[in-house]
Amino acid sequence: MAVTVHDVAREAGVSVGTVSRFLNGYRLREKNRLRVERAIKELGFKGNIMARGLKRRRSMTIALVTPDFDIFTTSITTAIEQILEEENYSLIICDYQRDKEKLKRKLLFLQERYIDGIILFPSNLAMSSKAILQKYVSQNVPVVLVDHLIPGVETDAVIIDNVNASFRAVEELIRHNHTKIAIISGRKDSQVCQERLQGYYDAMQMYNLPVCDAWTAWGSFTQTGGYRAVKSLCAGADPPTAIYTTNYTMTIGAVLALHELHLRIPDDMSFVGFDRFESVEVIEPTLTLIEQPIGLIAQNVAQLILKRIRQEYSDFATTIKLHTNMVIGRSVKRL
Amino acid sequence: MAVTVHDVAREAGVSVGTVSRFLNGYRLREKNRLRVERAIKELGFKGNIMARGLKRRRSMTIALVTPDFDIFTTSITTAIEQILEEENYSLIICDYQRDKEKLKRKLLFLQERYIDGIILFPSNLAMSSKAILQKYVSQNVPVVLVDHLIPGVETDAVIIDNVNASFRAVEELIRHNHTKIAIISGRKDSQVCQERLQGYYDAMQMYNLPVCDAWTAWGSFTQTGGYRAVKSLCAGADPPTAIYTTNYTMTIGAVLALHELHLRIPDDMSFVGFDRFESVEVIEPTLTLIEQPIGLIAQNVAQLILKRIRQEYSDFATTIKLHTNMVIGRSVKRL
DNA sequence: TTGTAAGCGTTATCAT
DNA sequence: ATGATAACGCTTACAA
Repeated sequence: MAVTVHDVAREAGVSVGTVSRFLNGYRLREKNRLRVERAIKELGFKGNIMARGLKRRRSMTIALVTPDFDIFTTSITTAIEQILEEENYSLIICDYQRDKEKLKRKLLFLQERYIDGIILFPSNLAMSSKAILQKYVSQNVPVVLVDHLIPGVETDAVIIDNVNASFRAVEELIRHNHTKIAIISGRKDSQVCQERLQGYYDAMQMYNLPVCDAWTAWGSFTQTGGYRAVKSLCAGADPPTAIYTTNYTMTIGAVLALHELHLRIPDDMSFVGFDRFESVEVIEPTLTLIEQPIGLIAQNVAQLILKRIRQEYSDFATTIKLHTNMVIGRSVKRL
Repeated sequence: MAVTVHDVAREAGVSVGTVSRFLNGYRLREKNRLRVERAIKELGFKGNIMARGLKRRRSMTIALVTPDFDIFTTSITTAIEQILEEENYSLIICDYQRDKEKLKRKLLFLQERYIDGIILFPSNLAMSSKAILQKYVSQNVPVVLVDHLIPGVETDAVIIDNVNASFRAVEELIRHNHTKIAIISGRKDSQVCQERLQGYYDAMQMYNLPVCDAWTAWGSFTQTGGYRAVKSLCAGADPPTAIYTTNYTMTIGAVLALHELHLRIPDDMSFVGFDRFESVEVIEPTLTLIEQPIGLIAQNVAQLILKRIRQEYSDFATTIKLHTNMVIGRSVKRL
């Protein structure tokens, strides 16, 4: 069987209380400290997290709930995992596969697991899980939302300034004298999309440019979607001179489509992309794009939830809105 | 505070033992069963997984340890998570970021968490963690390896018939009269790569075709790597007429590079890719490719580890080798 | 500073 | 089939 505090106590010639106090960072008499340390090493004592959790009401486990594991959510997830591991927390993952019911089921499932906190990528589907989320909050289980808010749920969140990001992307095109600018948006029902679209509208309006319905394409955030959107944009009667895509996979899809159409970036089509992952670097010419601060998002999420768990915060819900970078490449041509 | 078995017992007018037995599927007298069921529902009893785990020595948690979360490992991971959730298991993730030391650290970290089982994508870096893995096995913590074996570690594994997969891919090209066939391999130190390379050699030899060193390129399994490999292959003195890439990201990178070089598939270059994820479908013409059975891998891994945890198996380690599919597209030209 | 002992919420043993 | 009770391994008053 596994080594327990009792074994350590016996070996070190002290009581279990002393061992436990040592483990929890209290000061022992020098002599005892050394004996306990030696006994722990000698016996290979590991501790039993379940016994500990039972007593302290802490499972040292945080759940991350997401509609999918695409490159964006996955990057954030792994970055969070690295940080949490340093603090001795484990990360349980739950993919609700963009399914409202599954989300609800997963959140209920987690209730039985005495999770110390929940990190949730809500997408637009979380509305119907408001009740259970509020239950978590009222039971003092911290919930941190990522990338997306849930109207009416007062809890911490880390989001991106999407409107501003889009505004700058489009402004960059406008500054290069583009007027016929198309946007490839994601899903109509997504808040993030609406915001990115809003930034586009804002920029167009600010510069008194007409917005043509035909220049708003929907790519459902997928590579295929981005690909198809470009094909249909370019097949239109009055094709745009510039395309702005609003997430990573659509960016790749769009580039593939432009390649196939033998439209060169930026000579035949100017282009601003979204998200900067390793894979985008390969594209020639280097793309001008909006870069989301993945590392910062992860850091803020991790810190926020750890602080909440450790009750180092006021009761007020905090929303952290992070700014994006614009990376200038060679994909925008001056007209 | 949370509702306990004691509360339920009191409410139902039975003893805690009866409640516990009910929870564990033993038969009660009809009348008691109904009362317990009613009390559970009424009080909203959830159970405390830590107390249960402490007593039963089961955490209902499985760890998945992987060198990265690329689309391949992520797809398998999420598929496994779906299956495990149905059996009430949670999945803890550990990304060791292709770092030998981190792998060791993570495995040690997990020791303190009373994980019920470990799913490990070993890559070539797990050799140095042999000792700790063997410790897990000897402590009856099931370990299931995925995609890759570890010489000298006797434990269950689910792998792919890589040699055969490559053989068929290359044979497909040979049957279309290609003789100058290049392979874009991953990392020299990877077992999976060696096997995929072996299949290529086998096919070339079987058909008495010369293997030219210049036609073996290394793309380190990345998109950038695949991209660069194509560029250098095509810049050579005697460029190949066909390229076979050995994983997904390199496939995408290679296609991008071919696009840039204005080499058309299959007219200017025949092409066989690897892995079939949503995103590949967008490429025109549809690629002939090797498809790994992601769902099957996940199912086998999940079943294997659950059976081990439930001790429904003999003591012999099982290695399940799965076959790939070849999906025929329009990317191979008959010469 | 340390030892003792009472829990934490279960399950499992042993009577009944 | 059920009830009483002793674990499981830890933390934490409370005393000393």
